[in-house]
Amino acid sequence: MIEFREDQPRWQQVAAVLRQRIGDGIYRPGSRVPSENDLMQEFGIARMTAHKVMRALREEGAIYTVRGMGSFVSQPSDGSD
Amino acid sequence: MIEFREDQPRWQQVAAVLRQRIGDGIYRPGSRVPSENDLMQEFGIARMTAHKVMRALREEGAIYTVRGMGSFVSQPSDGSD
DNA sequence: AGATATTTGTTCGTATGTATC
DNA sequence: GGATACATACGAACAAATATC
Repeated sequence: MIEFREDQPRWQQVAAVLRQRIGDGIYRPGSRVPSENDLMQEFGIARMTAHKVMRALREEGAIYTVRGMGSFVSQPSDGSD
Repeated sequence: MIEFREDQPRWQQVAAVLRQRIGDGIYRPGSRVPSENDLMQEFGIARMTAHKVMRALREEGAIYTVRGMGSFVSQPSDGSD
């Protein structure tokens, strides 16, 4: 369990952790990232907070989401077009 | 987007707008009124402010609320009993 | 076809903290 | 101190999509 700082919202801190894991390749392109339920368990946060985390990552293009399925790491765009 | 006056709280001004719409039949009895999230978007207010709006309308009997569903325009009472 | 479980989407209820007036 | 207003956070409930059995 991580210890949350008080100088930043929890949802931002969790988002930063997931962003790091994606960058490190722990979560690979196309593979599923933890569900909101998983995040609740791992970080001890409420579901709406987990939802906010995923929405942030989705809006910055790091993941995409399919209802009923989960969220997945986006394919990296290499800008070759 | 409406422009808020400074002589009255925002939640009262938004409540007045919704009250007007109900009176005008834009929101009809039994039909759903905008969610708190909708009000956040339309009026550019915080969720707690939107919640305060709905509570005011609920307390005056203009609407009723079901958790997880939303709020609905009350059925008019014609006093025929 | 139906039931069940999982997962995300959305809704309201509530509490706390901060800042401003 | 109180009212207003914002953001954050947790809780609870309903809904829809997906997959499996």
